[in-house]
Amino acid sequence: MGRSPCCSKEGLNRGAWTGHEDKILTEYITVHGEGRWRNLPKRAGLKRCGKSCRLRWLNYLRPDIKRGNITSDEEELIIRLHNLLGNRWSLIAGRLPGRTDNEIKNYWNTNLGKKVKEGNKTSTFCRSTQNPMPHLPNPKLDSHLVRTKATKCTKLFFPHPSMLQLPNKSQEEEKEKVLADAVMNVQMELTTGDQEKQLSADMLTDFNVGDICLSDLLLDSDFTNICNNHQLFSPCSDQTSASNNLHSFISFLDTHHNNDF
DNA sequence: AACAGACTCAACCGCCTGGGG
DNA sequence: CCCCCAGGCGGTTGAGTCTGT
Repeated sequence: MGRSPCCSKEGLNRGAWTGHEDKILTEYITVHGEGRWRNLPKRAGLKRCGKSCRLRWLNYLRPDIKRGNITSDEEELIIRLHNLLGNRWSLIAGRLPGRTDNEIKNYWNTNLGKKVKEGNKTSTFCRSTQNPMPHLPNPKLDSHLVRTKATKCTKLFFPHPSMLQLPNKSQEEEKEKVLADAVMNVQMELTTGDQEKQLSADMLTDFNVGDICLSDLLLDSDFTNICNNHQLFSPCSDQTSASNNLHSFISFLDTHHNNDF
């Protein structure tokens, strides 16, 4: 019945790690490096399960772990990322250097979860005030479906610049429209080729980034070319303005599509 | 000072995924 | 394909600590 345990639990230590065990594990990994967790305890002389060793190292012993309280900046970032990614703690932790997924998960469960719940009641918490944009209806993304798994994407759709030259529209209105279209047309990992065919070739910008996650694309990629090629924001001459634009875009996603990514 | 309840967070559990054979 | 294994992940647990009475 059920899955067999990752290792024999007989004769193994459980519960809190002692300083001695920490020292053995740290020294072993310093010399031999991470990986091969299952065999590590035996080779290092630890009476622990391999998984336990891995967890202890990743969440506590790693030299780059940041100790201390979560700052307000980090807190805001966590909230925004959670808004975009849901309970994808490892992804969120990847954006917070020195923080672990376990730490962020605990912090969320004990602090932010409640805060956000309270905030939602008043509709003011975790909403960008710097980039207020009116809600644009979107049947595809306005559902209340909460994704619990990351969805990979290989393509992100932006309208061709020529589409921007519509008469009788202010620049701001147009910018909103373009942003809305961009969000609406994020092409989630397509399981059938049919949906993909619906897109006209000249309307599709393939970032050629492979199977990176939407979050990675939004947060990591060089946004400069995207901004300049697609006229979504003010022209970028450097990474700083591109970064500002990227944050605007994230704010936009955050504002319009709470929990839908 | 003593107790109970609330809170925190390290550790564990079991499932999922991807790679190799 | 299928199976196995290692590693990774999110949810849950429970011991220790804090706080209020």
